[in-house]
Amino acid sequence: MRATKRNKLEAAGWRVGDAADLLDLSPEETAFVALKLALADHLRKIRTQHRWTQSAVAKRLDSSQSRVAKMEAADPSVSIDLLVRALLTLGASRKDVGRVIASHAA
Amino acid sequence: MRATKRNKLEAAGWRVGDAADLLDLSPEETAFVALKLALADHLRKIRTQHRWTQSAVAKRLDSSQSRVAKMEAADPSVSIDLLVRALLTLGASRKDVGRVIASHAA
DNA sequence: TGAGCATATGTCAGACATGACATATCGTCA
DNA sequence: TGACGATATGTCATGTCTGACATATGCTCA
Repeated sequence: MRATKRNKLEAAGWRVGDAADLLDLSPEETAFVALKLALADHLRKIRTQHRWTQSAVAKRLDSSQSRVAKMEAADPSVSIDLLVRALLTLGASRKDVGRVIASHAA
Repeated sequence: MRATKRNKLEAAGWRVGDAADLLDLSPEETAFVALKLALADHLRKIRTQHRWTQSAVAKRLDSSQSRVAKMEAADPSVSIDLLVRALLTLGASRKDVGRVIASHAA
């Protein structure tokens, strides 16, 4: 996906379910964004279930609070690599990651 | 994973199933490498099933033959983002990607 | 053997991701 | 209301990824 399009997404304050409807995303781009959001949502889910703060998670990941916030927001500056590493570090299995990606969560 | 460790992996000519046994990988690192290899293997599978050359795939991906070769080899210079984008562009669905990641292929 | 195509490997400039910091916004409790 | 903890947003230097190129290796067929 080109940065210009990702920025358009950001500007629109998009959420899953309306991005593809409102913007000119190709099927691959739509799938890519959905996949990234699924990982981001799961990361937040794991964190909140454990009642951890973003700062606490940042410490575990050797990262910063601001980056954790961006991970959970599926910010364009966050790679899938980073999200996957984060999930694995927080205890998710490869199978968990696969399930999260394949699932059709909103 | 640190670059030094990834380079060690490369140097050893590793394959799934023996990396963690021979090298000092943490569980997360092992899962991460396995996940990446699963994607890389699937990419090659899709390509060969269609009887496409790496150059033909490169054209579809707006990339180069050498990078496609590196993708299929799960080279350290290849990100999961790139692999996922490639699979989606070649027609795989988000669900396919999730299944590939979750599956326990050798 | 050697020509020809496919794949692998090494390298690099430019593009992009990362952690960190500063600062803004939100929520809640006194 | 204001103070405080948590989360969000903007920016930047440094490091990593990317496509491209050159070149090497592998494979098949005549």
